[in-house]
Amino acid sequence: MHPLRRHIEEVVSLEDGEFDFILSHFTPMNKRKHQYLMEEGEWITNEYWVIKGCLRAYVLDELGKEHIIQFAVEDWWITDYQAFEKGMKTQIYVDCLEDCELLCITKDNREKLSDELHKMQQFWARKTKLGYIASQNRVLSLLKNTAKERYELMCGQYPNIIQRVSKKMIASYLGVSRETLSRLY
Amino acid sequence: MHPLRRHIEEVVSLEDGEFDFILSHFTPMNKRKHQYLMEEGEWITNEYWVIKGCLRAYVLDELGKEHIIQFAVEDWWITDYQAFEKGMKTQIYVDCLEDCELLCITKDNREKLSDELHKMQQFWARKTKLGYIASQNRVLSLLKNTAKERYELMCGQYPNIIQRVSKKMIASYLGVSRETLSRLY
DNA sequence: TTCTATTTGTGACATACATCACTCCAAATT
DNA sequence: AATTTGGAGTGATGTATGTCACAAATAGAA
Repeated sequence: MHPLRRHIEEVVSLEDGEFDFILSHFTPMNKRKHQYLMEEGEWITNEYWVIKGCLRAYVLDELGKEHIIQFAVEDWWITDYQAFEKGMKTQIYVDCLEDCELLCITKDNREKLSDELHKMQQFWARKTKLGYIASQNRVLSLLKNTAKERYELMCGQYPNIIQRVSKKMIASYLGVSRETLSRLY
Repeated sequence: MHPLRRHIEEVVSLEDGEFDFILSHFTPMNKRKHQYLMEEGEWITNEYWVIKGCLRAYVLDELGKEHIIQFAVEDWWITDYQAFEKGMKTQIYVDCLEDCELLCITKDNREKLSDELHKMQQFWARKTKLGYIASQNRVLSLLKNTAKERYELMCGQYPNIIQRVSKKMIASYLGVSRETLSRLY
């Protein structure tokens, strides 16, 4: 079964025809390590689903320091939702940490697909809810846990990401310096 | 116009009959300052909309320290979405910082209403997206800004909350000690 | 009004974490 | 194979912020 179909059917069940219809709204895309999907200042019109590979979304602050908002590995979605939703220029960068196979959907196609197939609206609504909950938990973790606790929670929650990306990236995601993370043990 | 109708019509437009139908799914409720809407360990089946007043959602950590997840004033929604969505016992407390007038909707009624009136599904989907975006921005602010910067951003973003709640609460929301917040200026 | 609890400010001190500088090592690039 | 780049560890030191203690001001309750 197509990995995207498997992924969607974790939320709503599909007929063969429905899935073909869904898939026709996406464009396959391959990117090499270090290539960018988006950069600060661009208009964002695409969302990506990861078939294979690993990416990160980050912002640069005034001092040029990177802060990682999100990683994305197999089965994850990635875009700048703020820019995507509000039709703004993006303030984030998304680049590949490994060679990537992606499925790309435009904002227009996403909206069309939502209207045409109610199940997809349900699917995306569910994804958004879960994303919101996860983000709230991350806020909470930043409020109440030490750097070491946050690292351990992340090891429990995303062991595959821990193994695949550099400590520098993990540190940036956890909101701690590379050196401090290195000294935790 | 009913304040809830005004609120919903910021996203989708409604007929009179539709709004009456929507409103029939809610129960009005009054609470006094210091009363709780939910406490850790309870099953959550309600979501609340604030007609008037001010509330907070917080967690207690192992040391008994409070960490404020969210404030809610007029026109805001509040519940434990994690518990609500996943059918879990809640890990949070929600209490009133002022006397409150609320509209309460049960999970069942919310789902029924979503099914019966597609516009409400759209409405809630939009709210969830915006909540997600706001939460991601809060994560980012915790990652890249100092306590003082976070305080100033909050003053710009939620001036009415700053004026209504104690510095202790603001500190707890910002992830900083009361004393540090007090020393910022 | 009187009493009590809450809020806020502030000094003294402790600590988690950041920053800078340097090194070593492995992986990628030429 | 030689060279460059990036990842990771670690010492020395600085700083933002936390913690504890106390006092003054304010608001609520009796």
